[in-house]
Amino acid sequence: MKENLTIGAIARTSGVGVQAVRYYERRGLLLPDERKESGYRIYSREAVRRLRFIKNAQGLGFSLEEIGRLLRLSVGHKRQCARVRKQAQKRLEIVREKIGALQAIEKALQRLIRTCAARGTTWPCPILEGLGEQSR
Amino acid sequence: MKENLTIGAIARTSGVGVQAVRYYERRGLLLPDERKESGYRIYSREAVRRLRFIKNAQGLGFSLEEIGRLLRLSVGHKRQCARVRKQAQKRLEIVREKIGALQAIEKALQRLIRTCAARGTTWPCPILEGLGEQSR
DNA sequence: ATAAACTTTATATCTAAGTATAGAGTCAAG
DNA sequence: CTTGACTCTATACTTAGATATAAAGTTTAT
Repeated sequence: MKENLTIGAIARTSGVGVQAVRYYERRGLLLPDERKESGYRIYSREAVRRLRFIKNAQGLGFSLEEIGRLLRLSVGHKRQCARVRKQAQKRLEIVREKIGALQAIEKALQRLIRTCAARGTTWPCPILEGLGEQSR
Repeated sequence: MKENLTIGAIARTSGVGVQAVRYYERRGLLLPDERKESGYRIYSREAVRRLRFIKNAQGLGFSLEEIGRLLRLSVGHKRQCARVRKQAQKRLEIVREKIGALQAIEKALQRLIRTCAARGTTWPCPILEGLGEQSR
């Protein structure tokens, strides 16, 4: 039983849209293994793994651009682990920065809401007033 | 000395682009107080405050859509503090969710990097392997 | 054999928050 | 009075990651 993984098949098993798979191909991330005479794309199970790689990496916040770089690092006969780790570390730093920024926002919102609650439902609304302030 | 705040003036003092100010106007967030016969927009200092409001709220993660809603809540003679607080609380929850999601990503990246470091610069690269796994 | 389901390419559209450009008019200084 | 800086409108373009649509061809099931 020769496997005939069409684009619809790998899309379904990976939970992405058919259009998205073609889009990844245009971005150079996922080439079909073969084309039938009809032009239909045929994929191997390795391609499914690759597609999963793309989705997992996306889930970790990697952009398709970065994912492309990771995939290109992985194809040479010499797998360049150090560079991959560097990428992952860079991504980790960015994630940590984002967390920090969001925590600052969290604090600012908490402060606004606390002020509002302390005053009760009065006028003028301290949230709106506070947001109109000159920021330092 | 009558103030003639042109679009360039309020843009400069608020640190936004002239185009952006016009864009906010199209979005219904910031109308000029007046138009000269020439069609030039003229703003009051109140408009500068409003523009600061927009930028501050953006800094807290509010979208222009949400900011528009906040501004509309603030214009009625009866300022609806409760609704504003509700919006801010909703925003706070979203921020907290984002923080949680990013912390999960942080952990996953840390794990990948740890595995990689433990193995040294070997083959196959555990980060790339890990990213190709079926996720649960 | 035919209908349903699938695939092909190419092109357009979406979101968000703007930025860029063109062509024309206006304002202030020297 | 001219130059340069500014403004006007309208339209197009940007990023990122897709999704939607059209018009045509293919495969599979009955």
